[in-house]
Amino acid sequence: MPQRLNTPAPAASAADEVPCTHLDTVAKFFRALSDPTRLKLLEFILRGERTSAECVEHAGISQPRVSVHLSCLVDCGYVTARRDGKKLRYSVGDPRVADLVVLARSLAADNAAALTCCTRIPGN
Amino acid sequence: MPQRLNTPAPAASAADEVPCTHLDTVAKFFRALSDPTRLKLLEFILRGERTSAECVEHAGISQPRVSVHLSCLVDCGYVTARRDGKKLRYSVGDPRVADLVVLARSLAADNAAALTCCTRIPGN
DNA sequence: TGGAACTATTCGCATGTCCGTATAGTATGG
DNA sequence: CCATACTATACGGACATGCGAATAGTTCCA
Repeated sequence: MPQRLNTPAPAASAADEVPCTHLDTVAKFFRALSDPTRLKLLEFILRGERTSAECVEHAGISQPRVSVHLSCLVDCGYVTARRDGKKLRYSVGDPRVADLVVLARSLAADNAAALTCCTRIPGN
Repeated sequence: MPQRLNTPAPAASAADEVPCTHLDTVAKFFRALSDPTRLKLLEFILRGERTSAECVEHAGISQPRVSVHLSCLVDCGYVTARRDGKKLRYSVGDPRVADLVVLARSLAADNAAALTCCTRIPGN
């Protein structure tokens, strides 16, 4: 099982209705977007279905790194992968993902100055 | 200037209408929520205005660490601080913050199983 | 003004995270 | 089935990040 395709979550049936996910899970979810490379890839895929090769070219880093990042995005539920011939094509199925990014961009834009110039903050 | 209060962003007037914030800025914005401690603090403050002492007790870590985390959340625009006598009180002013957290929780809940059980993902 | 309460900074350390290179594993199509 | 194209894993190094403890700095009120 080299790549998690559209697997409907291994054993989530028992916890489907849980409204309050564990803190660490949500934090990990956010962590996926906290890296500029992954965010760049997600926004790229958000604008249309992409092959791995396109992602590699767009990200500007090595193929193995892109592979890891894409697997990460897939596992976190941001994107899905489907096989098309020899290639894998990545896309964003859930519209909430776009909402999340738009919302974050909106908030970040309003605090861009404070965000960019403050040291002592992670990711500086 | 020990603590950034409700300063309306140092020099953002020229870039207010920019719709597309730099990738690194948005990534840094997400990074603020990628740490379980900060996320815990934010959700705590989201449920009502809190003093630093309350945050320290709730987070269960040292006061200096909480101070840094709160400063981080303030700088990122998630929370605002106001002085009340000797204490600082933290609250969430922007309703979009709650929207963001709710949206993330919703998405994370739907992928909780994949998120929690996958190694090789940051924050594991 | 002075002292107490509150908040922020510095330091050293342990761990986490990203990268490229090299390599291994899979799926497809002939 | 085999060769090729594509994708994923392993490894080691460089840097980032979170922590506690100790300390410095502020703010308020007597």
